[in-house]
Amino acid sequence: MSAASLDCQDRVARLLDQLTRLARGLQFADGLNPAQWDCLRFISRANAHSRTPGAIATFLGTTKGTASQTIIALEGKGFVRREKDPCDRRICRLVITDAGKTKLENDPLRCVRHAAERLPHGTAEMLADGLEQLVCDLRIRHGCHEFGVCNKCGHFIGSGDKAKATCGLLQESIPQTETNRICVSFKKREPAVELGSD
Amino acid sequence: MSAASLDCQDRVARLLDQLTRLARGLQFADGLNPAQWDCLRFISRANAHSRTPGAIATFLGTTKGTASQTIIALEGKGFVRREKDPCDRRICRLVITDAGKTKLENDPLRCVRHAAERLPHGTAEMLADGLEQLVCDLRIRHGCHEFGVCNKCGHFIGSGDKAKATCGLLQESIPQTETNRICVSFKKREPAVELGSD
DNA sequence: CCCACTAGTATCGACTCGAAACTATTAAGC
DNA sequence: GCTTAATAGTTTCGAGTCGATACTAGTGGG
Repeated sequence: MSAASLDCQDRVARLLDQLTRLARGLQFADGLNPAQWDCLRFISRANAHSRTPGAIATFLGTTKGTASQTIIALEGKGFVRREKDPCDRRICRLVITDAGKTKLENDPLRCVRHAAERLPHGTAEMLADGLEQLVCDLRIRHGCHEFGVCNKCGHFIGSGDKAKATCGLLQESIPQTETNRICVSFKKREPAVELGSD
Repeated sequence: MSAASLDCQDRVARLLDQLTRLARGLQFADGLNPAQWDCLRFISRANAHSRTPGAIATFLGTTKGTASQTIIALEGKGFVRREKDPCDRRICRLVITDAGKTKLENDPLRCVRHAAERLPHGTAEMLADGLEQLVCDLRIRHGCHEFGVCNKCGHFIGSGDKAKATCGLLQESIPQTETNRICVSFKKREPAVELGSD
């Protein structure tokens, strides 16, 4: 409410503005552009169900047409490969090539992580908490979907046997290598309620 | 160093990634795109010396050609006007029109500020401090210039009489309305040193 | 078998992006 | 004063984003 506190909220907004510009600038690197880096990065972190053009469009907040174009560009540069799904031939699975994996090792956004590592002890925690609140607030107010990994998802059915995880939505078992990957169908897990009033 | 602390640095990086995407998405609004909003926003905050195509390119980290194109788009939409400098006819001064001012009142990034205002007491301060360190680190490592306002600039020569501020670089007096505006020629003010060893 | 639905692609026009070539205009050297 | 260099902007190019719209192909229900 005070002038000083108003000032600091302004600082947050302007620093984020700077950071956004900085991060964007960094991503015009190595022959790719920000959209292509975003796409490549997502494919590398997504579960099998989400490594498709449609899922990429949903995650990146764009349209299927745009996503398709970006994929074509990445394919042309040899960083991504298309594979038809044998079960449902409408679906196109995206696979990162070896060249793509090598490329990702030089992800220009890696330096943001390194900068976070150089922050003093405790600062990174506070920063992460503050950012989380900010992101959460913005997401709610702008109706943006939240994405998360399988093993924290409301559809995840885990058993004592770690090797036998299942997705309640797709009715499919989830390989252990996939449980820690991002899914476009992520649903926030409800806190266990005993007395629900529908 | 621990796994937990590694996790939180990862959180910072990913939250910033999300925030960047969110902010970018918000800026495809109202008939403008992110580059155009950035440009309009900068012109409204820059001092007279910096309201030129070249300065915009420097500040936004792009080329003069690209900045020129963005200005043409804004001019076509009636938010910006060009004026030839009478002293140096190479220079083109940019002026925001009334329509441009109205437009800026609905700046989509305003909501980031509002989100910051809704943070609990103290969180915004910590967030701003953490972000500042991060931005500073990234700027140094990537050779990006820092921009600031006249009255905090190393070239600023203020006197007891507030109305008589001067810019040591341009050898020009600075009107009072301009002292709080961004300048592309900003130079970090050296802490007063008495015994300098050159 | 038809029809609705879904996944993805193709095409359009407006625009960004960097790079490079270009036009004015000013300043500096002789 | 005249040439030359530097500066401020613009133009043009090709690749690519972006949303919108129309399209193809495969799936599944009635």
